[in-house]
Amino acid sequence: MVTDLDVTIAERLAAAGQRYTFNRQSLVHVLCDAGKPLALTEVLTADPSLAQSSAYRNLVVLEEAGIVERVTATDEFARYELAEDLTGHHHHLLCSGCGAVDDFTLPARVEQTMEAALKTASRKSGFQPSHHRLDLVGLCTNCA
Amino acid sequence: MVTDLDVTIAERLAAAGQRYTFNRQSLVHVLCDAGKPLALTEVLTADPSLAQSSAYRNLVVLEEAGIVERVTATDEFARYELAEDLTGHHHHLLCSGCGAVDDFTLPARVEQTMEAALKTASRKSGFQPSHHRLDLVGLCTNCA
DNA sequence: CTCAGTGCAAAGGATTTGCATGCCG
DNA sequence: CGGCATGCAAATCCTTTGCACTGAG
Repeated sequence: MVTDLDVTIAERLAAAGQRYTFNRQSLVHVLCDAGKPLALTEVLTADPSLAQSSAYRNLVVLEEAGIVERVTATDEFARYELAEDLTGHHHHLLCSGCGAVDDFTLPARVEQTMEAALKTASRKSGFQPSHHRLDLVGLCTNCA
Repeated sequence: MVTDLDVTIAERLAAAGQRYTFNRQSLVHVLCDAGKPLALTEVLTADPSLAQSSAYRNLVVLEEAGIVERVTATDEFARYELAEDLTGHHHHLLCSGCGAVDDFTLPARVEQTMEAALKTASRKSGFQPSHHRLDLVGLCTNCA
């Protein structure tokens, strides 16, 4: 199935001089269906027809085209999800028990307060902020 | 030199059934002097008498005793710093250029607003929060 | 026909572990 | 003395890369 999302992504890849191949579509669909960041093993389990090395390579391409983002959790695995400008700004629940990651959002008002405070705080140190990363660490329902 | 910090740490290790050996003291002092999270290679550079494998092992011991925390940045290296209850609650500036990490703090009022919002947001999903992790991603003065 | 994409297998690199030795309690 | 700590070297495991092959344009 080809959705609006696929069209947007195809355009973005084209702009980066890349094609939206079948494997890349598979990756995007797996990530889209998951609705949360997935480790590579989870991606491969969701679609066993994908080859490990090609999946890694394509995720790099998709990341460089601004379509997926690599997220770092509490364990050693890199995880991938669709970029925020495709899914909306959100945050992560990190389970310190099993390493699982899930998404959640905050009220816009809180985001604004935080943004303002962050800007003020970073200005002092000469740091040039591009975005923030707010995660909640704890135990998921399985591990609690 | 033995400080109040060392005494606190010695007690905490003893409570965990561990000794505060010379190597562990070296690790703590390196992390304390740095004032920001260090990758293992940086630790070893700061004190070349430390052996790599022992440093890793001791960092695990110190982490389990609640004395150091493992920090995950934008690159692939694990970084270590003294636990927040020894140094105070703070956040991290993550440089997306070179991977460097530095500390910064936010006004207490902002922290409270955020804490409240996070508690509300996580309650919905049955997630059991223990603490939050707020990082600012951008470019450090060297990479800008 | 050309060149990017693919998949297998091998390499790379941070971290972990096995094992013999040394040292504290 | 007994057992944990140490450090060297080898093993692990996620990730990346080399290379030959396939398929799209």
